[in-house]
Amino acid sequence: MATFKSELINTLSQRGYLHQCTDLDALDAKAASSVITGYVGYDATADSLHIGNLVSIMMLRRMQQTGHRPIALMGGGTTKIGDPSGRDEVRALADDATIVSRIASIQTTFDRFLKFGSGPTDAILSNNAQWLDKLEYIPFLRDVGKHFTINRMLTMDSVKLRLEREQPLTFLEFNYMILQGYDFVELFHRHGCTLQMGGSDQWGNIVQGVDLGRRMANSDLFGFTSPLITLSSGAKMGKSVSGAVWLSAHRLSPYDYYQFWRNTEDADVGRFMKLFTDLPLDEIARYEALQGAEINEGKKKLALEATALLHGIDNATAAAETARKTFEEGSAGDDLPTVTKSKAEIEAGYTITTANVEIGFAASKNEARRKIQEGSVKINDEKISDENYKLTEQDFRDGAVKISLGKKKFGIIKLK
RNA sequence: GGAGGGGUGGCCGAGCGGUCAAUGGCAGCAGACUGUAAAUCUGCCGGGUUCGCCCUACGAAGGUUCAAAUCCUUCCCCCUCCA
Repeated sequence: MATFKSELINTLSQRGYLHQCTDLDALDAKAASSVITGYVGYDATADSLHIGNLVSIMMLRRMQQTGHRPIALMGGGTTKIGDPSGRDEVRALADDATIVSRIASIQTTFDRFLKFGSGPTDAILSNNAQWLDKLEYIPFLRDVGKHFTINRMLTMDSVKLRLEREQPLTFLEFNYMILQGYDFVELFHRHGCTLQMGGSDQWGNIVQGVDLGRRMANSDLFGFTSPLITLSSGAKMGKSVSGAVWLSAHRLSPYDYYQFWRNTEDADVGRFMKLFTDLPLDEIARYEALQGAEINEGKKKLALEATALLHGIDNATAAAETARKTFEEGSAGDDLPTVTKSKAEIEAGYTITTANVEIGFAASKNEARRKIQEGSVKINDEKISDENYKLTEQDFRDGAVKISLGKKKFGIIKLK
C-alpha cells in the first residue's frame, strides 16, 4: 500500500488529496528525510471560510499530523487585488477595514484544525499584508517583475480564459499571480517554506511561485494541488438547507453543518471520510462496504466526525442528538433554530406565515404563504393549510411549538 | 475619430406600444417515491395584501401616449467593423 517513502505523501495520496505536483518524487524524498514547511493562502472574500476551503485546510492538518509544519497565510494584501482565477468578472473589492475584520473572523477557524505555537511542527499564521502593503513599485518591478514575461502570463488559464471569453481583465488583477508568487518567495525567506498547496484552480499561480523561487532565491520549491471536490452526481459541493456551507458558526450552525454531512450522497461517503475526517483507512473501508440503507450509519459517522473537527466534539454530539430526536423520534432537539415569543406577542396574533419567515424557512411572507398552500408546513407534525393560522397557547407543548417545512427543516418557537 | 449592434428577473436568453411581473432553459424551493441518498415525475419560483388589489422592476434620467421593457431625447457602459 505504501508506495511513497514519506508518511506525508502516502497520506495525501491514499486519502485523495493528490491532483498535481510539480515534482512528486523529489518532494517525497525531502518529506521522508526532513521537516517540510508548507502553506496555503486564503483571501478574505467573506468573513468566513466555506466548504470549498476545507480540503486545503485538511491538507495543512495532514502535514502537521505527519510531522511537518503548516502555515496558514491570510491574504490581507492579495485580497485588495482580487484573484481572477475562475472568474469572468472583476471582484467587488473590499476596503481595508472590512478585510481586517474578515481576517480576524476567519482566523478562529484554523484553531480547530491546527496547533499553533513556536515548536518545530507548530503551525504558523501569517498575513501577506505584512510585506505586500509596503512594497515600493519601482524596486518591486525591478526585483520581481523582471522574472515574469507577459508571454508566459498570457498562457495562464486565469488570464487566457478571461481573454478568450472577451471579458475584461484589469491590470490590477493581472498582477495577482505575481504577488502570489512573491508570497511564496517571502515565506521561503521568512520561514524556510518550500511547499505551496491549494485547489487545482490555483495550479497556475502556484507554479509561478515555484519558478520565481528558483529565479530569485535559487531554491527548490514545490507545488501541490488537490482535485476539485464534486459530488458523485456531478454537482458542485457546497449546498446546505440554509444555503452555502460556511465554516464559521455565526454563518452556519453546528447542527446545520452536521446535517450537511448527514445528507451526503451514498457514493461519496467513503471518499469524504478520507478527506474530511481523521478516521483510519481500515475503519473507513468497513463503512464503505455497507449496502443500501445501512449506508446511513456511515453518514452519521461522517457527520459526527467532520462536525467534531470544526465545532468540537460536544457540539457535534449535540447536533447528532438533535438530529436523532428530530428525525428518528419525531420530537424536537435542542439545537434546532429557535424563535422566542412572549405570551403577549402570541395573544396579539402570531401567524404561521410570519413564524416561517422569522425562523428562516422563507425569505418573504409570500414565499411562506406559497409553502403553506403547497402543504409543506407543519405545526407539531400537523399539516397547516390556512396561511392566516395564528398560533395559540394550545399549540405550545411544554412551552414550545415544533414547526417544520418539508421533511428536513425543523424549528422551535418558544414561549417566554 | 467614423459606422453598426447591444445592455431584460440569481445566471443564460426571448419579447419589441396594450392580453407583460415579462416565453424558454439553468440554478433554487416544495410535493410524490425512498433510506434525512441518488435518479425520476409534479408543482412553485419579485415584494406587500383586509385576496379586491397595491407597490417595485426590463442600464440611468427625462419625454410622447389613455397605455411603454417595447416609440423619442440625452447620458453611462459593453461588443464588432473601419481609420
